[in-house]
Amino acid sequence: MTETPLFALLNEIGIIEQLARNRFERAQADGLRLPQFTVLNHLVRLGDGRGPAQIARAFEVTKATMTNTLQRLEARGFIRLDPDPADARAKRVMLTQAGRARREQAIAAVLADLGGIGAAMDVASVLPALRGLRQALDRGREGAGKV
Amino acid sequence: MTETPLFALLNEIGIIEQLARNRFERAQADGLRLPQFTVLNHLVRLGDGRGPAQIARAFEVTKATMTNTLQRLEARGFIRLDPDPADARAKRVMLTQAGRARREQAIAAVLADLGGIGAAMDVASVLPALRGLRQALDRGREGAGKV
DNA sequence: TGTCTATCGTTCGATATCAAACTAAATAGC
DNA sequence: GCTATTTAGTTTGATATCGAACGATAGACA
Repeated sequence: MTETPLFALLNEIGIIEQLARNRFERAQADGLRLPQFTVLNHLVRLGDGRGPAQIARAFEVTKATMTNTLQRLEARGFIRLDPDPADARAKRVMLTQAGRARREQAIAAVLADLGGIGAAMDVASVLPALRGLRQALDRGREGAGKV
Repeated sequence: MTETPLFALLNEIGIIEQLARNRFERAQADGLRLPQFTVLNHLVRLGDGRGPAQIARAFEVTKATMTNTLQRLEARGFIRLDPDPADARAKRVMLTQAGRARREQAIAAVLADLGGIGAAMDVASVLPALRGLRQALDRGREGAGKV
């Protein structure tokens, strides 16, 4: 019964995710990927100084995935990974000036590409339902809370 | 302006996609991945005998991606890749009995995991808006129609 | 104090995806 | 018919993601 309304919805969501990701990444000149941008954006909005594990939890991604993304951001000069003076296991993810500037540039590029789309649809009417769906998927997630 | 309603929506969609994919794949015993399942499902619903390029177009994925997925499905014995007698460049993707059975099993597994979620939300109220969003993203897509 | 457990971050191997480049075959245009 | 373009499928190299296993450190608790 993959014609179930829920499956139709999840199918639509999968395609939208794929299209939106491709549009974003094609709009970036230097190959900055969506995950790299989302981490930069996170650091600007919530502040830097947190550790990879905490950021991984925020994105519901494994620590291994975050290690990978952070290493690429560091190689590009967009973040630094400082040792945490209070915990010898931990690191502190610090945004650089270049990282902050690159995030601004990425936003400008994606707005130039997608800016007109939001106006055409009533986003506010679907967002609550999707938040409910996210929470339902999150509940009962095996290993929830563990990363 | 990443707090824009559209970006909030796309962010939510990205997280839902990730959660749903993980739930699906964890529910499968033998490591069958979501893309492999979606191709099996496509073959059951629309019939086999089409070529990789056409299937790639249906999923808005590159031919290279489809080559990869089809090779894995063939290695698992779930499809055959027959030559197309009418076109020496082309192949015909044929579903095997094992593939058909595996698709049924995958659906049973995912329904056992996610079956209760659909009932709790009003899917019909959000689906039209998302279809509109998908079409908006699809329009003006660079290289639209080319794969 | 000493041990057991939890957490932090990394590495490894697998799968998915894309773009780009390639070969082979079909089609269009002249 | 011949050539130029398009289409079918593959290969390669890059990034993202997961699970599993790992070493190192922190915290719990006896």
